[in-house]
Amino acid sequence: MTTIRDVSKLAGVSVATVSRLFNQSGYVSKEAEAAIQAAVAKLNYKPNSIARSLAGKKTAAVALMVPDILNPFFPEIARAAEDAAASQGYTLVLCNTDNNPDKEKMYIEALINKQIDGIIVSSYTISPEQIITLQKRSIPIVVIDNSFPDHPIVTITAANRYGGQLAVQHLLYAGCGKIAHICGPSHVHSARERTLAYEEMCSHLPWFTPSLTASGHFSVAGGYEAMKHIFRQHPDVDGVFAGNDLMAAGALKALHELGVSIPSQIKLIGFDGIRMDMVYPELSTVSQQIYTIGRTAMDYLIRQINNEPIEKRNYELEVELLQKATT
Amino acid sequence: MTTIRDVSKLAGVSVATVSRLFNQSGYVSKEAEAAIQAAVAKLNYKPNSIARSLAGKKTAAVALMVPDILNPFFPEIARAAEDAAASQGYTLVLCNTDNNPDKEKMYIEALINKQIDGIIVSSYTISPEQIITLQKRSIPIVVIDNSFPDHPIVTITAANRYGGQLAVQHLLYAGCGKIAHICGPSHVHSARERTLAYEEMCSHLPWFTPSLTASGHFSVAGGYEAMKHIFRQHPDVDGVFAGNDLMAAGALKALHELGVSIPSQIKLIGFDGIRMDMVYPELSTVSQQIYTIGRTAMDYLIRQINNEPIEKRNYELEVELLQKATT
DNA sequence: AACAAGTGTGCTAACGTTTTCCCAAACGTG
DNA sequence: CACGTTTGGGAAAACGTTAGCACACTTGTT
Repeated sequence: MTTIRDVSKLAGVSVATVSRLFNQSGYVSKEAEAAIQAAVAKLNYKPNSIARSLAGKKTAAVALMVPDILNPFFPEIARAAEDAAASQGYTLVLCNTDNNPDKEKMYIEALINKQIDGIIVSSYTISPEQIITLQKRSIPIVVIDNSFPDHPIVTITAANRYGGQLAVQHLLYAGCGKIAHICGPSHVHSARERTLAYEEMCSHLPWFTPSLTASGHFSVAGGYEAMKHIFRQHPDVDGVFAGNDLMAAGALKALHELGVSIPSQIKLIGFDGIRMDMVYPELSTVSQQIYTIGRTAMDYLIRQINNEPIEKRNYELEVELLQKATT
Repeated sequence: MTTIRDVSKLAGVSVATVSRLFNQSGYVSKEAEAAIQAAVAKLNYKPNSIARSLAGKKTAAVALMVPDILNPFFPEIARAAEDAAASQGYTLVLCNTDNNPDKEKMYIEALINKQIDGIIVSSYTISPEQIITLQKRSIPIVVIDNSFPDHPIVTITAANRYGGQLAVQHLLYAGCGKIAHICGPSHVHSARERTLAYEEMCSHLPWFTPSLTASGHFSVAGGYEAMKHIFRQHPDVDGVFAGNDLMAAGALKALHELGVSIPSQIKLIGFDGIRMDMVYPELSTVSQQIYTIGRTAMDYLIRQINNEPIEKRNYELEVELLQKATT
């Protein structure tokens, strides 16, 4: 391995000068620069990042903590985060927490003593206090898909409330006269918001009743069960708003099995806009530009790392109604 | 930050002794151990992994290079790899290459000078020579979903050939009399193997003709187009073997649109066994236990890192016919 | 009694950078 | 010309570990 010392010798300057050149810090004369460049090229020198991390304090590595990369929402986040990270010379460490607080703590400990430069967290179990503690240890954090309005924490979310309204409105405009809702886990911020939107829009309507809502746990199987459950009690529903696309796909499957024709008898809309081109008919959904969330999160994380000022705390990204074949 | 020196002072021993205790190397007396443990507990000391990496030569980090984490095959690999890595104290770095050789090289350079301990590679563009070069730089590699029988490279693949035979056989047993094939990219090893299996099994049958095969590029959209293309020329096909599940899903969508009833008129089978519970009817497939591939790859990678002997070079994992609703 | 092997510990030189401090020209400027 | 100031660059101390070497003390064996 060729070191900075080799370069300095060959170039006839001190290691300090070489270091200054690489870090654009301090003065380096044209001649010295040329000599160093030549030596670097000749020796194919690459600064060792481990040593650099030890001496400086930056590892050029950031982490992405997600509950489970198998949930199709997260690969898209990961892809975006990795693209953004790589483009700025950062390396992305992936952590699956399964929403298990113990695992989360383990990972956080491990990341801290690897001196990670920053963390993007998606977690439904982590507390704002935990995050603040981390920030006090001066490690930048960005939270996605969750919101802590009362704490000094940078969060990136979609306009879940507004999106929910959009979805329900779309069903109403399409002429639905009895709309069911398959909701996500109530401890999940985004799920809660979407459900609140549904209730806001529908609770005053004559047909509204709590049994039109069932929980689908944000999963295909859950959506499937919830749909069957709802249909058993309300065979006359003609619209369904699912809190995410996975549940919508599950519901679609259930409706297929029940022999319900879509969208003529029942209209169905999901939420998220995950890549689901494999289902037929294609799902209408409220798309939240997942990629943008991931990229934005990484951008703000790196800004924090660089001590650049950040204007706001809670970034809410736009959502968009995507009408496909199920409405 | 509390360092090993603080501990050594508090415990009244030298830093060497503390280091030895933490690394289980060399001798440490019971008394010294107790004193150190106490000091560690009191100071909440955690060894700094950066310094450790610089002094030792291990970073306890491994990388997973995949073409695109958005392809549902890879999150499952990533999940498995990360689980296995975490369980052994390793951290997982994720790299998306888009099968772009330049990106691959960039990442490899970056990983090398971060002194990554090992790399799991899934790439259809990387050459065995490149890998050998890396190994010569003494960085352990495991290749998944690709095979280099003539080179000293550890590879993990599924029994693609056998699986293809299984799929075709299944269709034949089910009474299919004219079987089409949607193939993947010919430069992809696993795709090629599956196609060869189809040809092996069918080329001698009376109905066989090259136009029964169309390329679907391993994507949903590709499978969709290929299916339509094939059906236009051969409305009398009654069986379709798709080279992966994504293409099978695309084909299913096309057949839906064409008004073909499944499985009565046409039977359809995919390959991979990715989580696709959202499609209806559920796809029959040849499952390759993706999670196991990922876990196995990480296991062998870590074995190489630890200089443990490895028996073979090319590990071929079993596949399994999963009959669902499309056959 | 002598010697080898095993046990326990400390010193200190790496590991490859960055960064602080200091020194020396060269360069305006009044 | 005496002076601050800018420009350029070297020496060496961090950064927090690991590991090789040296030394000392026990044991056990002949």
